[in-house]
Amino acid sequence: MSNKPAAAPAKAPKTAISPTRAEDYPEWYQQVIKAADLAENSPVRGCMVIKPWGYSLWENIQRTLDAEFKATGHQNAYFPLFIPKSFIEKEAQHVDGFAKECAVVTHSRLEAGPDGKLVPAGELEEALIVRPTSETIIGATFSKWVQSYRDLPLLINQWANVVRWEMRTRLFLRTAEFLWQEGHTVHATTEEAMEETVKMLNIYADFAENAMAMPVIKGIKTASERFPGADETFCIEAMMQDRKALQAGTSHHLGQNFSKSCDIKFQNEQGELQHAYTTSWGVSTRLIGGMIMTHADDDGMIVPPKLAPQHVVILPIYRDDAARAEVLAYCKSLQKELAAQKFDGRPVIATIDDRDLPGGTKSWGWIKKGVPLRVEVGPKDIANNAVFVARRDTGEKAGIARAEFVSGIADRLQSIQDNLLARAKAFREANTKVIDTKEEFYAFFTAKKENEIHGGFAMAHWNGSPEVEKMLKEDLKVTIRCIPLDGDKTPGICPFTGEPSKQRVVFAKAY
RNA sequence: CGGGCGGUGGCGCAGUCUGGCUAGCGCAUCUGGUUUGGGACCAGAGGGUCGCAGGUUCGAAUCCUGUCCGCCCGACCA
Repeated sequence: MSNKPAAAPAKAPKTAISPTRAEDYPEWYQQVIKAADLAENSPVRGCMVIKPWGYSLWENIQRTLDAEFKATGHQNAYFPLFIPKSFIEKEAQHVDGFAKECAVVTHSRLEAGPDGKLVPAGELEEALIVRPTSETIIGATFSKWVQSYRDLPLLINQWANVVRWEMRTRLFLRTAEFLWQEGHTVHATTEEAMEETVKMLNIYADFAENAMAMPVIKGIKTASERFPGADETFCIEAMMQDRKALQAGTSHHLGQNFSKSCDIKFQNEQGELQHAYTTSWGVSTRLIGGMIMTHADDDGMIVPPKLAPQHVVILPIYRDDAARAEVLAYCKSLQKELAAQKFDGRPVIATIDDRDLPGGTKSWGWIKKGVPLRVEVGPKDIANNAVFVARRDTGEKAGIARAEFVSGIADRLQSIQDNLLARAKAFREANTKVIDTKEEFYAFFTAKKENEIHGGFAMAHWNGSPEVEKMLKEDLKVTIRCIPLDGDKTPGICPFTGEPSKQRVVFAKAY
């Protein structure tokens, strides 16, 4: 027996996910992942198993972004998982940033010990680091690829896994091993490198808003939040439903830091040898965590249609074998008609769930997984040449003429996509506050009750000093998420010091 | 990495303090039947050696030591 109140109804609880977001947000997040069958913990500390439903979300993220990368002239390549320790040591700030969380390979084989257990043997001359990011190994390779200004720009991306030995992990948001893409480019001038950095930031922002329906703020990181080894770090920041910020993607202008440490030089048109300018940019499986925390509700996941592994699930309803044959035939022809329609450039994917399970069980299963549309088809619908459609995002249910449903499927999916974005935007606006005094700022970020969801994005002035950042982090666990690129750039007064401020910046608690 | 809590069939838990009958319960699973338009009902069945290793004991899920994994807090998090 649990200690929880036994008031739970004998049948279904009010919400498919327990606890609800309001009751216990972190626990809700984990329950959604479990209920939607997205991922689970593995026997390896901090590492997750991404299950088919979760992995197909990643595949759709990959497919969409990869097309964008190719369309902007990038090519995919693949570099080693292992990085010689000496490579990491080359860039001083880079070492500082990553040394503490590197997994290190020191031996090359296992031998049976006296007790029969395997022990590492064959110590390596030089230890290998499992890549936490690939600037150094790719930089070493680029130094050979780049000789002349004619070799530039060099625009490469790799889809890979990386390992960062984090002390505390959470499925999708921070795992020891995660999947990502890392773009690495080389340019002749700092201006070109900056143009690339911003271009990729914009691709990420567009992707977040258009495909994920997750509104983001584009901005620049302060020096203290910058990527180790970067001259400038750009980011997109999204607000989760607990009002905390999630850094959803980064794009770095690396200046000549890595070209110098990795010796990436080229001869310019004047015949002079000079160091190139590099960039790097990435997004990871963390985006799936962002998708969950942006859209999911107390009944489980809600998948934005553009990234949905399937758009529609068709649920046949029948009592006997005779009806079964008729209903299934109707479902199959409906599925075929839907497949002939296109949404976002892809054929509409509808599956038929003909498992021998009670209707409610099946329905709830798909609700928890977050399929955008559920369609119930029974003898009554067939008689009316109709379908009974339920929207996951709004919960709306209605009988619709079959032809109308089929021909309007793209519009209907787009309407869900639009609604999710609008809803997320409205939530962010409702929890973003312009703040001009220290008192109000501290009140904003202080919970009135324990575990209460509070705070949000505070748009406040800042004198530019790391001391203020440090104070707010220590006092409130609040950090500057970014100096926004768009919006209000009016100078003002820093509420913490009374000193001048160039513009308002985004303060929030962060993941 | 420090502090706290936890690990018992697929999932959620009871049992552990006060060692001792064949380790229970709910859900899920399987079979048969009745059902079926939002998480069905009845009957029956299968499945665990209690995270792992060692120790104490006539006897260990229960006590001790170590260790692994998870959750929360802290530090850390490009």
